[in-house]
Amino acid sequence: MTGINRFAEVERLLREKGVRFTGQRVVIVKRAVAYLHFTAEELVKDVRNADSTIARGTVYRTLALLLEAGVVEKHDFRYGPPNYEVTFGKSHHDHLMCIQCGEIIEFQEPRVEELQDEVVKRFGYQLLSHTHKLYGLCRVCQKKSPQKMAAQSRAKRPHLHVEEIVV
Amino acid sequence: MTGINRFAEVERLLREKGVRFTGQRVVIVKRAVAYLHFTAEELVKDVRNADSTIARGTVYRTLALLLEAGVVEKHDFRYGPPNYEVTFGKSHHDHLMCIQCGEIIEFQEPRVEELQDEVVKRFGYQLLSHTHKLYGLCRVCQKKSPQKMAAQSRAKRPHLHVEEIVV
DNA sequence: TTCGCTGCAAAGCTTTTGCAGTGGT
DNA sequence: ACCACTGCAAAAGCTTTGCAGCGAA
Repeated sequence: MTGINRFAEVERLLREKGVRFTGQRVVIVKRAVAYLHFTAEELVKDVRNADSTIARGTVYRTLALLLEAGVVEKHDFRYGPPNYEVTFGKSHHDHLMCIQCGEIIEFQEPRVEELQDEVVKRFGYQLLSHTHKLYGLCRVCQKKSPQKMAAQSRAKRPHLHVEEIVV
Repeated sequence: MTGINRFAEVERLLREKGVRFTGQRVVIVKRAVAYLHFTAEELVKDVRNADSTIARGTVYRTLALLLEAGVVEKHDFRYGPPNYEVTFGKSHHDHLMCIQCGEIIEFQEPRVEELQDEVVKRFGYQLLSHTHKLYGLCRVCQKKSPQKMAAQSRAKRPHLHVEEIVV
């Protein structure tokens, strides 16, 4: 699904919910759907870069709205602040992250889901949701020397994963 | 493993690392190993309850030390602040959490671990660690009425899971 | 016209840190 | 006697919120 189509569908979904589609929300949602994964502050920066009059609080409030509407999901990867992902229109998947370069890969493994069901049954639970995150080194980062890796791990957060920017 | 034994072993491990074993650290480690799962602020409160002269910063610094030494692990459950667990001397396990009462169950499922290995191989990754968290309702909370659940979910954090308090 | 939404700015919550002094080894 | 560690308190980082005014429907 492209960023443009996704925006249109999210807009429709929100309007159906009776949410007002303000100018600020147009900008915020458009920027959000352009990313695969982003943090709240990254979105704030990006949005304010597009329109500096939009307040930080508005971005956070819109993010909460999208979360509530099931358009985005919040992920706590082990490194750095929480990550958001536009999951609307995407099928379920879990994540594999390179702890060096920050690359995030989405994977599906139905056999794990089956085993989960078995586990919760074992304890009499009713399963509502789950997270399954694998951390490791991607092909490229495995080849880096330990020194280089130490230097890089001291550096700031991994790069973003942008699909396309549509504003 | 009892809290007492665990404390002794953690002390030995830290001394081997050349870390100074101050009076504050004795208190902090003893309180920490008495818990199954705890948040940083819960530990602060508990520690300062035992000795009100110990500063908040010292607790956080000791927690970082224990994390570094591999004595505790940090878990980001989806609800509330990060959770710490003393995993030293315990075999690997993942977690199942009741989102109503906060009960945390540790489970092991080797077949999932096997599938993980398969997944990372698929993408050419080297697996370093993982988290697998299941969220749902425990037997007790499944029986509660939706109204009751709504009321409870508005309330504060789940209760703690204390094994024993040894100070 | 209504009232949901926004900007602003302050506060809240958790965690980190600089510094001068203390205490383990 | 060293210097790692501590208390204190301020700051930092992220997120939320109260309020008065604005603007989408």
